[in-house]
Amino acid sequence: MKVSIFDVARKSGLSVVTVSRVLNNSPSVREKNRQRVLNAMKELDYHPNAAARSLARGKTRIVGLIATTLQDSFLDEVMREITTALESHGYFLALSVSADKQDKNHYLIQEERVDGLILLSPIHEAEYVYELNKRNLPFVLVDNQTNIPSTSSVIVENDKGGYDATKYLLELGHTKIAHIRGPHLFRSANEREKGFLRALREAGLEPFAVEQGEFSINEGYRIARKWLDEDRLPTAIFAGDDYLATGVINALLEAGIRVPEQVSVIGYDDQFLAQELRPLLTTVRQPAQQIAHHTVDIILKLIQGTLQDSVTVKLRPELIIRDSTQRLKP
Amino acid sequence: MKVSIFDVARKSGLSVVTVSRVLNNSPSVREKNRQRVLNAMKELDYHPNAAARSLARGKTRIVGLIATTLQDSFLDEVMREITTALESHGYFLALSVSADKQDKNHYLIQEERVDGLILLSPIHEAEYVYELNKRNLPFVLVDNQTNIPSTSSVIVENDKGGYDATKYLLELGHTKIAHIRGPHLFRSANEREKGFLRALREAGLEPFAVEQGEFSINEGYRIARKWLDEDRLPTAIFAGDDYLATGVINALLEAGIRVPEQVSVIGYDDQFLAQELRPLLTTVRQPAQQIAHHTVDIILKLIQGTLQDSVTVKLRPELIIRDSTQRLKP
DNA sequence: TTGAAAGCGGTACCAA
DNA sequence: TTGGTACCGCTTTCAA
Repeated sequence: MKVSIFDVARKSGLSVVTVSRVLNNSPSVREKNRQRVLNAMKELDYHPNAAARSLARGKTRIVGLIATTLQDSFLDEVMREITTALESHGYFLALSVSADKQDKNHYLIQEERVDGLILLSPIHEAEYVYELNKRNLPFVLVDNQTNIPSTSSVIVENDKGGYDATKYLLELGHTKIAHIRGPHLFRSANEREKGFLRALREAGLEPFAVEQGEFSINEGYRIARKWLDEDRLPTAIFAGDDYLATGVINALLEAGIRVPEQVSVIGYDDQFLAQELRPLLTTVRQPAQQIAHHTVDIILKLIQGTLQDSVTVKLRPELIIRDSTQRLKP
Repeated sequence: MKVSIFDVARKSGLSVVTVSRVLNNSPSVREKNRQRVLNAMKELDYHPNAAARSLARGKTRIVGLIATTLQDSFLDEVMREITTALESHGYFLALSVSADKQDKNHYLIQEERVDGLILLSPIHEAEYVYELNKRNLPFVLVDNQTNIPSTSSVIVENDKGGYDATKYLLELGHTKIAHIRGPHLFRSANEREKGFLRALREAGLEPFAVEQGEFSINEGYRIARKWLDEDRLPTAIFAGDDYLATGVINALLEAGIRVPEQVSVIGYDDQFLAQELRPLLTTVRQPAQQIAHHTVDIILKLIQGTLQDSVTVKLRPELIIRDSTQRLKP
């Protein structure tokens, strides 16, 4: 039933070593013999055994990716790009979407199942970092919360995103601008707020308000509702992410306030919702492709030992202007 | 650097066989020796090598799950439940979210990396089925499109969902009810429509309209916009999924039509949006937990050879009543 | 209850 | 360019 490299060797009249060479595209195989082997493989419907290869090589050629969710267009896109990039280098992605299990005993880490690990938007990365260093397992943090010394990471300049978004609202003539920031737990939330404040400061303005809430539609709704109840609205709102922005708009429209005519709203992340719900959302987009590209580059170098020091790549977000913002009417 | 089972054997003064037994919880190890081994493992920070175990056992203890997307609360939930259920049986989930690559050469299938495979909401499952049968690899289809003979699957009674949703609208007094169905490619779309039509027929009514569109907010928006432009609205709409429903509501509200006061809308799937965007959406929920439970049950039995014939499990959806529907005002 | 030895299916070093 | 052979780390007989 099972066909191994020995069967191929016998069938082709060559040795297992030669078959192995063909398998690994070694150049030192006479073309004629290569064909003989290839034919034998086809006839026998031979498929190499991953476990055996891993054991013999001491490498799995698998890179793990741990995320807490993929219910997020941004993370989903990053993940897909990473998958593609890795495959083009002969590696595979072992994806793990484990809820909150910030498990130091994650199965990908255990039992040497992967050659390296990517932590995508981790929450408590410090706990992992300790274990990974101890295990001597190469890893890269992507969109992480904390700066950890001598650890490679790929991040996006969130303060720039916050700054650009706010700057844009200012250019539209707004002066009563509010911000809804995400939880303090997230570096991104802190940095976006920082960018927001900086832009206002440069314009000599005070924020209309800075509220805080989880990254969710419900929270955005709640906060906008609060403003509505107080009968005290800004003319523009920079929301910490698209879900908050969506909740805000939902509450405003429900209350009969027109967006963007009466209030402009900017989100962050360019989730799929931003391009589907009306009014289409002005937002800040993170460069998923570039993130994936740099991440794979780093992890492979780390695995191959080509990279000595740790690297941190910072990428810039991009403002995407759609229909939820407009010039302030005098 | 690397510590193997031999090191543990030496350190504990016992043989590798005994260490292996401890590793596999074999009962035939004197408790005292078990402790000796356990201590040695701890002191050496020993971790068994997955590749070696797989090779020796001829099994990987890994089950693969192939999905085309997890950007869907329903699929996401199913995936998480499956992960948990498998782990409780000592198996791990290898997750692959590969876009459209309906790859018969999927890396999980190649090289005997998994003991079994779960295809979650596959589109062109037939192509996989052939290859998997040929490879003699156990697999289960979940929420699949096509009935394939002697193939195990877990599905939800979509016609019942469509029937229940429509029945509910009828009970609310509606008679001008429209349906927006998903693409013909999806069995779920066809079945939901069937349920819709059956309920109407029983009530002696004709559908107000049946439109078709992709499962997306934009399509729902487009179709509702069309009705608005024709100035011809139903009093109730059963949308093929929550995204379509969201698009419909978005268009109606934008046009100043109140939901549910003027038009009732029902969705399908109970996506996270259904519980966040106002009006909160009345929808039909699929039993993710049960799906996961049965799926894992089947795949494990298949792997263990306990299951002879193929099984098909059919589960029932549940109507969730929220704020987007209301009794027709006379 | 314990252990010696033979694989599991490949890769890699060294000779030829 | 080719092949013999010794592993890779663990499990599984089979005896003791």
